[in-house]
Amino acid sequence: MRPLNTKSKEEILTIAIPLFAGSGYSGVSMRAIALKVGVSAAALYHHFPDKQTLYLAAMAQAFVDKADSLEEILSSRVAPEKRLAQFITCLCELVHKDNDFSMLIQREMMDGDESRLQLLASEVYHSLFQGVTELCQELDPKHDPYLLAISIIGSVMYHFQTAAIRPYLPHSKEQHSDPQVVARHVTNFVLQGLKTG
Amino acid sequence: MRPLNTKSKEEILTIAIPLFAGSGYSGVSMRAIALKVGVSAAALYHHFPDKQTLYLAAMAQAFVDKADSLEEILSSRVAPEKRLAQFITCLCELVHKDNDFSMLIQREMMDGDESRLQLLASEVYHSLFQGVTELCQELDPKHDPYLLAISIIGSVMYHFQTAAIRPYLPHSKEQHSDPQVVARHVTNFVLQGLKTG
DNA sequence: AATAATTAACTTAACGTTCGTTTAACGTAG
DNA sequence: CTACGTTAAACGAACGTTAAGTTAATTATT
Repeated sequence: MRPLNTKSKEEILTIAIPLFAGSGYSGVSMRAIALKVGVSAAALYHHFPDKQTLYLAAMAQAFVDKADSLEEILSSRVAPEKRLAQFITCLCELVHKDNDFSMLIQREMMDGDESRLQLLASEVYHSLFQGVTELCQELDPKHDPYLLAISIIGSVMYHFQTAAIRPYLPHSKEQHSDPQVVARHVTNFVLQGLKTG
Repeated sequence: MRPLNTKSKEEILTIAIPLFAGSGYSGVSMRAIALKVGVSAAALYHHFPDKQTLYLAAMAQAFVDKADSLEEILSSRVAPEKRLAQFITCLCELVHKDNDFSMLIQREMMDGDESRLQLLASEVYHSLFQGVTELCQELDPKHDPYLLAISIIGSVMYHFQTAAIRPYLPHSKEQHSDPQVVARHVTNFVLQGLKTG
């Protein structure tokens, strides 16, 4: 059925994902993808009708199932404080391990049109966000759950968004790139704020 | 001295900035810039030797003096809690008003090479970050000042980074795009955390 | 079981377009 | 006249994409 040298759609997308994550849609040419895959550029058109379709398929594959471990934590029945700590730790490890994932999310939020934002929302954010807002309401019903959820997620994500510029900032140390160190700090920060217990 | 149709370097950069902010370096062609400016593409090469130089000049102009109002607040002598509230409010208004600014920062942190990250750090982050870390140490010396500063800035920035996807998220309301609403929430969040003091 | 037809996955070559950039010529202000 | 800011035109390279032909595996036919 399939010759040994044949590349499947999934293989192509798996190779395209880090390329798009690193250079964005217009920064990656069909020829560049083909080169990495090890086929001619024309071969890509056997699997995808055009570049946009290939890109959208790559996004769909990059996003699918990524938030599963987070949702599992959010739907567990442990105490809210502990659930929050587990969520933050898991999110830290996810974005630290899979840098492409967070880069793609960032690029999509900047460049995505309406339909692409809807894909991102339904595939990544929606169920995750639902869980976080529910957790927020358990933790402190006085806060606006939307605003609180964004603040919490943002205070995690920004540590990894700024990773590239960290070497040039004052007070930065090597340990600040350790997801466990970040997780411990953010958990503490979110739960206690600056109120010195 | 200067013919009426002549465009100065600054005028070109002022027009190029929102283009680069919206589509990134590889998403904006010299011809697209020239069209918006109202000159031929060749004319741009009278002012800048190549696209990269034009881009770097645009970044330098986009970043210069942006953080001034923030630094002013950070170096004032009001009480730390009040200074934090003013800083957060000012940052919210800055990134809300000048969307190009935060988009460019985001893109530079993702795409910038070493020298561009250094420009970003020295022109935008460094003095600002120094002020925030000092404020953090006044507020709560027990926290790591670097981690705390990133968490605070991130919990502000993420509200505006996620603005495009907000309509597709649960619990979102129109008021969540109001920088004053965000500022009030984040200030409260940072100072009190989730301890329902 | 051997052979013919079909199909999927690929190739090379080329299409027209757009890219960054260069060149040469032109007008205008000092 | 000179210097500056511009223009139209063109350069080669790279872009997304298409067309036609090749190979190898599957299916159908005898």
